[in-house]
Amino acid sequence: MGGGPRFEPVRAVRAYERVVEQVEEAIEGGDLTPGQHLPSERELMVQFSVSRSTIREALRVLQARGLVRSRPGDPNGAEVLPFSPATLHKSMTTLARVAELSLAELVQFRMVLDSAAILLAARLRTEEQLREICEAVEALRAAAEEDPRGFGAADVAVHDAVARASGNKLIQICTDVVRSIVVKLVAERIADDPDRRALMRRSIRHHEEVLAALRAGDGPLAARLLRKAMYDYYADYVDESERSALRALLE
Amino acid sequence: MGGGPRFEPVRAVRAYERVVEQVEEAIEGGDLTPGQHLPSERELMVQFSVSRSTIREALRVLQARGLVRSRPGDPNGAEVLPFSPATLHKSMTTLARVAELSLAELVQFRMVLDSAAILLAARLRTEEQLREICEAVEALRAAAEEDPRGFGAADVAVHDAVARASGNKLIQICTDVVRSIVVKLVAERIADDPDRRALMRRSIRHHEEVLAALRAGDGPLAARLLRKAMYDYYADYVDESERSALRALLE
DNA sequence: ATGCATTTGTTCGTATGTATC
DNA sequence: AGATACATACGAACAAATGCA
Repeated sequence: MGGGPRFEPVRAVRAYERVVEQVEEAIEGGDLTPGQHLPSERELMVQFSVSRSTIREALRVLQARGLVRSRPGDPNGAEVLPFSPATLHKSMTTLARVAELSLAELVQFRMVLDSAAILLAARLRTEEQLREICEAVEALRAAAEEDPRGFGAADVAVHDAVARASGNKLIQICTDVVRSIVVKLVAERIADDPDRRALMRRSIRHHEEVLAALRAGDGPLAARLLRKAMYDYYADYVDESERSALRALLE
Repeated sequence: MGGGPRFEPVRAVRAYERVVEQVEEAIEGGDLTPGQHLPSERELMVQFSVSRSTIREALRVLQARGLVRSRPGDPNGAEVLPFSPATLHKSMTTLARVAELSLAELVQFRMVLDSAAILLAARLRTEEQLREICEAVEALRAAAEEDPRGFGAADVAVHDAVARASGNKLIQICTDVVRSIVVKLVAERIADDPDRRALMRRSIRHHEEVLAALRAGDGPLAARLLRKAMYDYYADYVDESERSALRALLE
């Protein structure tokens, strides 16, 4: 074994990828901030000394990753976008389809993340955040009586307020992404439920119980109640064989 | 307000996007399964009646989403890939950078997901899975004594075995993604630690305690021990101001 | 409000290196 | 080893869209 230089295997890297890498580094490194614009495609092909097709392929990839957006005719060039969980949402949605995630797995994930959020909220919330949550629950109650169509949106608002109060952006984003996937999956079935008003009433009661525990500062209780509420809400739509996995979180 | 037709706002949709959509539907709908190949670019430009560049931009987007891969000269055309969490990993990594996720938030997320995984594993594991976990812990112990460089990989193997035993693919994937991000963030700092062997010994002890609780079927205890262990492992690398958020999970 | 110059979206043609039969 | 078909990359061109004077 000679002590010569250790060569690493090289992979052929496409021209457009090197363009993507450089732009990506500039954005993640803060040299390009949201709202700023990249040079025009023709300018970029000079700077990178590649053809326009290569530049365009690179821009498509950057766009698919949610980092930039280009509009036809814009003399300013592609715009650097502020972060949005859109690509995370997209990849998790395809994950749900392609990896064949069951509804049970998604609901279970929600039970884990949302109960963690409320546990943290119970312990770390500010007064301001508590007020926001209370108002959201109040709006939920109003929606149930006056505007049943807005019930879903009001419910989202409650959970989002709780997630924000958890103080963890990653939890907030992931709860949001998974919730929207779950909601989409069961939307029709819930809309078809003949006893929708009863479902809403029970949901309101559950929210109020959880809120009471949250105000009392009893995080574990709030988390347990939330998991139970979520189980009751979704159990009917989950295959019997998978319900036991959900019940494993109810202790 | 006339009751006329409700028009929806239209957005100009690019040609390459329509190509992407159709291919995406074919894959998610199961018409194209992993291992199969798309027609060649020249064939695709006939089928979609668009130019070569448009096809190529569409393929770049599909590649960025991890759905296909194309190699130069491949007579079979682009290959449809089996699902991999690579794109989820990518988007979460950029999320961590661009959304400025702190190490504390990432570690907190791990504490939530990994403790949920072990709670579920304690209740739903099969004998086979328990054996795999035990073997992984055994390998960890061996690595600590014989091959310290392999300690990290052995640790990953333990956590992955637990995540698999949870029975939830989404939990498994997300723990994997977030773990690799966290590990990358603290890798240098841990490698520089003068007392690495002591860290490993403590880690081993923690793993054994958690494993004991797991064998005893005490999920909540195992979860609590795991959170504590993870806190002890990472607390030093987290800003003092954010440690309280982590402690909120220790009850 | 109207052109005008510039940019993107898209097309077509061509050259080159590569993988498979 | 050669032929064939392929992906990669380049360059020129036109239409539609945009921003600005």
